[in-house]
Amino acid sequence: MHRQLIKKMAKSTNKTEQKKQKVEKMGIFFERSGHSPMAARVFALLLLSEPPYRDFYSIQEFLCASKSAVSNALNHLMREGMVDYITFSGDRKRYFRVNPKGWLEVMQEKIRQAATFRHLIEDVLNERTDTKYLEFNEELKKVIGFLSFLSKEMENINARWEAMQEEK
Amino acid sequence: MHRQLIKKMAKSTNKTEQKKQKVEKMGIFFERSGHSPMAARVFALLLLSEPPYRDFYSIQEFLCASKSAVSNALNHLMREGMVDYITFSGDRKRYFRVNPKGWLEVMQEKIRQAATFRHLIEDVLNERTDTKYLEFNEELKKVIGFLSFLSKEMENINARWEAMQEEK
DNA sequence: TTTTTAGTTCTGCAATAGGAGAACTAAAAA
DNA sequence: TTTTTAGTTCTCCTATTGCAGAACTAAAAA
Repeated sequence: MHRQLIKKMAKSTNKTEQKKQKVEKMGIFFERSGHSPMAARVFALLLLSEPPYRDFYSIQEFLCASKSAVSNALNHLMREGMVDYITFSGDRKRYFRVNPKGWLEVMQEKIRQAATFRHLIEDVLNERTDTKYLEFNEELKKVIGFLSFLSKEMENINARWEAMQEEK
Repeated sequence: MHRQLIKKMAKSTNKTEQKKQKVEKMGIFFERSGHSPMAARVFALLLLSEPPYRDFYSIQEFLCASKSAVSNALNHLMREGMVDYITFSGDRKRYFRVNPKGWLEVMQEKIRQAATFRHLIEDVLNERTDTKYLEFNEELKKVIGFLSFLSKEMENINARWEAMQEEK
């Protein structure tokens, strides 16, 4: 397997080699948001591709990966909404690409998700009604307060953003 | 090992048993934010404890876990800032507790972290200057725009929140 | 109808993460 | 000084995750 890699590397042009390094580096960045190494690399590759879409085999070849790994990675990214695909008439292939809007929504959703800790803390407070340690409860209430605020802000953040763009 | 568990469960009172179930349920919730099962359970337990702090052995016993697992979980949570401990004079034990302020900061930091995708996308755009697919670049610029906005909002969100609390 | 294409799904292995238990350490107590 | 306490660190094992390769499938092409 190492030898295979060497072999393929030898075939790569210098330019592709540079791109591979960028993909790997950027891939590691995406891994930190919880994606598998392969999903992270696929996403990075699509971001850096010209044209900004690629067919299945081209992804597989570029990343020196198995079909199953690529298939699972793409399906994972599509389920999340970060990737989708386009087709061309007379061509049965799918051309996968980053869906920037979907990606943004995924990020927004994660922030909204954070705000749902509020409900968990509310449950905690319900369990702590008889406490002798009121200060702890008060601190938790502050956290709830902040998360409610965040929640409200996130609700209309798109509206506010668009408003700000127009007044510019 | 299963038998051990049964044995300990038999010893538990009905009330503790209920609490254990709550801790497990809440623990699974915390696992979703990337913590190990044990760290997630420790955090949940501390949230539900009366008093809201516990010594090492009490945590270990409640969770039927090994010392190493508890030690690693606590240190992990303390490094993140979600947990700290207090001490009492004439008592060498540490009493571990949730640090609500630290927890809030961790959540805020995660949101700020999301906004740093902006820099990554800027790098992508620098690689894509010669593209024939300007629309894709434009969409990426929109994502950057939003993340910059988010970034700015997060910078002063604490100030805004406090302001809002006072005017109430 | 048979063959090819564009993937998907299944099976099994390899890497990684998480936790148990024991050995260890530093400070306090006896 | 020796012993106990309150954890930490190390070694090993187990569970989970991620991926390769092969078998499979559905639709298109020949």
